[in-house]
Amino acid sequence: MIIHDSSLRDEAAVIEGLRPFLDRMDLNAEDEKALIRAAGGVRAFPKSESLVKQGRAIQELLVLSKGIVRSVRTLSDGRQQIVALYVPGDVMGCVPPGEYVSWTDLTPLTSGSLVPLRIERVAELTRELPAVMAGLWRETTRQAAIQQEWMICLGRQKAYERLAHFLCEINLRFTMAGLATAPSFDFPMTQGEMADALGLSVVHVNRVLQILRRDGLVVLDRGTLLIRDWHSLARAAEFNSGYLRSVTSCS
Amino acid sequence: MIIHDSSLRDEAAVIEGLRPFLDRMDLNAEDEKALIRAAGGVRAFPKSESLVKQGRAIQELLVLSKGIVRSVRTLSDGRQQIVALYVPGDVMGCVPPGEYVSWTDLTPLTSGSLVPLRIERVAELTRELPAVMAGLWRETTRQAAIQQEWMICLGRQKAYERLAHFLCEINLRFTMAGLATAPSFDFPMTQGEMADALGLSVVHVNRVLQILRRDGLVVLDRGTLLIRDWHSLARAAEFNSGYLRSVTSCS
DNA sequence: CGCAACATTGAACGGTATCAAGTATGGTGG
DNA sequence: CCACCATACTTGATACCGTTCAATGTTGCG
Repeated sequence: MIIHDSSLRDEAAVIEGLRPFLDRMDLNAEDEKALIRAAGGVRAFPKSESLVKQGRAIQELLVLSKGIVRSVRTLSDGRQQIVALYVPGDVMGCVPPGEYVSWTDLTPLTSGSLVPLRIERVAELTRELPAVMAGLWRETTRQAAIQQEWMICLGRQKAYERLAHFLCEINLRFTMAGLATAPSFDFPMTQGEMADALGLSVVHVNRVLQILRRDGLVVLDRGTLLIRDWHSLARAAEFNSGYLRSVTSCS
Repeated sequence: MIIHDSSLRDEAAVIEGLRPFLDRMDLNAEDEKALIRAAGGVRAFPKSESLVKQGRAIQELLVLSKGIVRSVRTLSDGRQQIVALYVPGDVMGCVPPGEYVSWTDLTPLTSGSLVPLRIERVAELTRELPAVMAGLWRETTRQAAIQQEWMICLGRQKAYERLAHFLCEINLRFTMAGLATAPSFDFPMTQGEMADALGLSVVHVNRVLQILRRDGLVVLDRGTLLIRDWHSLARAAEFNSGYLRSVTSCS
């Protein structure tokens, strides 16, 4: 009885944890159930410990269900570059089943929880259910599109534009993930972490943030981000949200 | 008779054009044939005209069979960032069938040829042949891994390291594509184009190339690249080739 | 309360950009 | 075959964006 109860609870938690991810996958009820069965429970993680280490083989697909996680590469002299930010619903490092090694660390920005999908189970599913494979492939593509936008940002935009762009993207992605419902919302990233995402120094991030505030575009204060003038922000960043729309949600 | 002959020649050309791509896809003979049937012939292109324009919907998957192509984003004030380089065997902008818009231009660095796969035919194939979808998904992943490496380069490496890293990657990818068989090989990129890939100015690329030469690492002269000291080059770039290995070729 | 992490500020430095020539190089038409 | 032109490469001078170093202020938390 107790076992039965607990497994029921577990199932419900898994479904709840996977919800934003499943919505994005756009599956029929049956495929969705199969995917849920592949889940290995809900795993909570603290802010302090890294989920995957640079150089490790990937054994499972990690679906983020709560919290915010970064994917970061550390160079030999300590320089760091954040190459991705994950919000609930994202698959952290979405790759096809096979022999993969992660070339980045996966470290939380906040505590949270995730739902692991064992790679062998995913392999079965993708072999048998085309819709599941298609969904995961789209997810890979979505993240690649975001990366591409970051590349342009890092390569050719100035600090001011970069920060503006970054905050635009954060605002939209947080909104889509249900983390931001008003122009003002919780944003748990330090200036140092932003610096590592934007390829800037902490000091400069601080200064540019002040200029953005002085210009009346955004206010970032003690973990709360307030978008004062979305339009100007997007213009400054030359931000076009198209790349964030997934295939399914467009059309 | 003539029609028959010409269609035969065509088929052979398509197969030849797709060869490096097919090898990477790792399919059985039957799936391979199906994929070949989805091809819409071989299309030659000159150096001058862009293959896909920024903002255009994607109607076909373009498999590069000869030449070198860049994927580039142009900002409103003319700044450009190259976000990808394609060599023969690469699918240029590998996305799952669906409503996609390209956010970059696809422009050749050299004349060449490609084999288009109509998106509806690809949709059928991927629905019916899991191995085809898996192969394409892996291709997307491969390119995303390369992009990620470029991001780190752009965000946290100095000009010297960036160029070193870029040349390392070029050397390996050209070798894998059969474009480089010796330490010295044809490299048809101007310093201006490299600048756009690396997020630097032409002038600075020029200077850093001279320093690389003075240090005895590489010589780039009139379209010929000579790797003099691979080991030092890779060390300077903190280059780890792992990200270029596809799943299948590793193991 | 006191510590640790984060944010802010100033000064000086440095890597890269920009501007402005000038020099190959290669292709083209006469 | 040469004059010409366009493109790419090279070089120097100068300016600026962003870094680094160093110090101080602030906040939250055990």
